[in-house]
Amino acid sequence: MSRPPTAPPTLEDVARVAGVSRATVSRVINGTRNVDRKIQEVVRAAIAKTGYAPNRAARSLVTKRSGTVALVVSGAGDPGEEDTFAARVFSDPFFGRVASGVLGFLRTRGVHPVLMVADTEPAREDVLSFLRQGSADGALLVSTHAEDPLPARLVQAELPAVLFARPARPVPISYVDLDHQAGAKLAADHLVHRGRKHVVTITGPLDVPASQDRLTGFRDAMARHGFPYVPIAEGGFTSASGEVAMERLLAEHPDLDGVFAANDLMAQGALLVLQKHGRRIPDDVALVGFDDSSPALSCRPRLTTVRQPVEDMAAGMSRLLLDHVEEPGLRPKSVIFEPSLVVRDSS
Amino acid sequence: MSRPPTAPPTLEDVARVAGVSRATVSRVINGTRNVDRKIQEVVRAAIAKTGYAPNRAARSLVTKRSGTVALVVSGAGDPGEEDTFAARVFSDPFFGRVASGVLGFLRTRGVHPVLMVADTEPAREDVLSFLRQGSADGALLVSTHAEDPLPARLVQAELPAVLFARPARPVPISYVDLDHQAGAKLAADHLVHRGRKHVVTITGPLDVPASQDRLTGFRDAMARHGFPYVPIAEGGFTSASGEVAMERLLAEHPDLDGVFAANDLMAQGALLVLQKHGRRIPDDVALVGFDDSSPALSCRPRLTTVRQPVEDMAAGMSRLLLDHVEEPGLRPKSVIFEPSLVVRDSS
DNA sequence: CACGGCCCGGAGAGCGCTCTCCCACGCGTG
DNA sequence: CACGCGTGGGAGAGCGCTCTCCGGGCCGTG
Repeated sequence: MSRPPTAPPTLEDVARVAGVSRATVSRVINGTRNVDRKIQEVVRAAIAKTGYAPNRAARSLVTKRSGTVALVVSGAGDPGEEDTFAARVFSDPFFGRVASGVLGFLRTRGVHPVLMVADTEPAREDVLSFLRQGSADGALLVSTHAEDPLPARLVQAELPAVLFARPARPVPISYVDLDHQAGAKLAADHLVHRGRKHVVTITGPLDVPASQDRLTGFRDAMARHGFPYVPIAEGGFTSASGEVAMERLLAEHPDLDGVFAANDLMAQGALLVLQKHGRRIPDDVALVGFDDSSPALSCRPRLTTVRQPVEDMAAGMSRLLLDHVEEPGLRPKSVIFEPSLVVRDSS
Repeated sequence: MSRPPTAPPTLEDVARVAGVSRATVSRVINGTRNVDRKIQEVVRAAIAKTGYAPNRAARSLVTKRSGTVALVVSGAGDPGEEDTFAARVFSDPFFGRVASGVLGFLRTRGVHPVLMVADTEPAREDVLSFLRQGSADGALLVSTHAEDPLPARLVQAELPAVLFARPARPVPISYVDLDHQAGAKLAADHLVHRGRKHVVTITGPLDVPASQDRLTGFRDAMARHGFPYVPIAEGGFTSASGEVAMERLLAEHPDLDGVFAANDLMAQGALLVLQKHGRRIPDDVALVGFDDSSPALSCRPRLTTVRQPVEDMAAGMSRLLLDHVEEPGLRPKSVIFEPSLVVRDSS
């Protein structure tokens, strides 16, 4: 009567319809305690009749849980170009796989991810205050550059957070990662096995741990095969940077017959350059990428590549975060995933 | 004293430190009413000193606003393959551009998007109850298939929602869209202008309005140029479907010299097939795509394509939604964006 | 038959905010 | 000097939940 008919039903309304107390309805909904069979049914009927949906704000106010986590993509915004960073990262199929893995796991736990970008200082502040406000219970952080200050600040604020990939500088924080060295070894073994004698590699940005690991893993494996020297060119994980790197390597080492690119996007760029120079793939030059992302399939020939189980890793990251949310004192953990080689047509 | 030191500071704490009432602190934070200069400063100092961050749950409980919206990707989950849909859509660069545009606009308004996938009935229920619970103030809906029941249900539940693209069956709901016919006309004019006489087109799924519009726009424009008949093959907006379609068209019309593909992914597939058959692009066959997404640039030759201002459209969609959130009674509106032709090397 | 324990429902406090209402004060006006 | 009015701060209700505490009924045991 005092409540306008447009207002959504509350627990109180359901209780009145069911003829029980608010507490009982709450217990039925949350399964907190035993409730008599019959009363349960009456309550459920009342819920259905009223079309009741529990108010999340009210619930989190008392439980101190929001049921959401922040999915943060952090990186350096090119100063002056406002939205470039977000555009770049979201169109990277790699991020899509992360999102998909995160969502796949969280949905089984009734938790929802809030998308955030932390490319500028205000944006980082926004992430921090979002968490401090209790709008999200924790953060999943996908960082794209080495000097990201966010992990340290999250730790300092004692906010639950998990990283995708080991931080560049040591921070006591949980993360999931790939055994990059093992992945690079897979690529090296494969190229040698294919009889390649003049192998080069295009690395990722060398301030990123993953790039370093892939490089050292590759070099070590090649050395073990009797190739102590592997020419390198540093790229930036983009297709264009792969092209530049390939051009340079080709100029300096015209007799190369094998290329390991530290991701598929760069491999794709390298492929274009090699073909432009008349090299046949895989006959003249064998090419191996890394990630097994969609460019690997849309290339011709399709790319042999080191598969990173990104979806599984993202799911693992999510699980780790929820553990931390549930048990605040938990020590940082890391989970390392194993790569595998997907042999296609480029090698 | 009764409050453990780990608990975050509340308005009450700030008020005590500042020596004013809770109401005054609230007024300073929200700028609701005039507050004496000096008191404002005292309050701000107290906020800084305590490290106070307003609790969102408490605030939304009374304001009935969550400050978040749902960014929903809806489509048909292939039954049996649980996570395939999410994986597919998130690795589509198109979605990345949408996300980027949405985020770019929302961040200026202090609103955060929650990522949701509605590919199954339980998932759709989840979206609906998420909104009914007040966890999000409205929904941004990117629908990938024609028979999506979600728009109608959102309207029925009187929940604020805006679609990306006109719904397949008429529903009184706001949306942003592209003038697809104009875009297709751009492509047709261009191909004719390049002197092509035997032009074919690869369409998108024909139950989707966008595909229909691109097809009719293309046909109309070609007819106006004196080509009443344009052979077509229906694709599914994927690279692989573009390959299949191109193979068929090539078999049926070996003399074709121009192709309009209804998106870049299919154009990319078509390109591969054309090259496999020894056709030179653009000399033998001119190829035009649609979207101007990243595949358009990673192809060789790079694709001439109809540019869709996806980021702007996504921003417009977000603005429309916030309008609806602020003014519940608002009538559905639509905003149509203009495409442009980006001429590159494939035509 | 008395009593302790268990099971299950109700009452009510309180989570951290916003916002309405009230009141004190200072000023201008008749 | 009485009064009205505007300005700005305080008190307190209440948003919709959860959860602790209490109490009544029913059992088993000595």
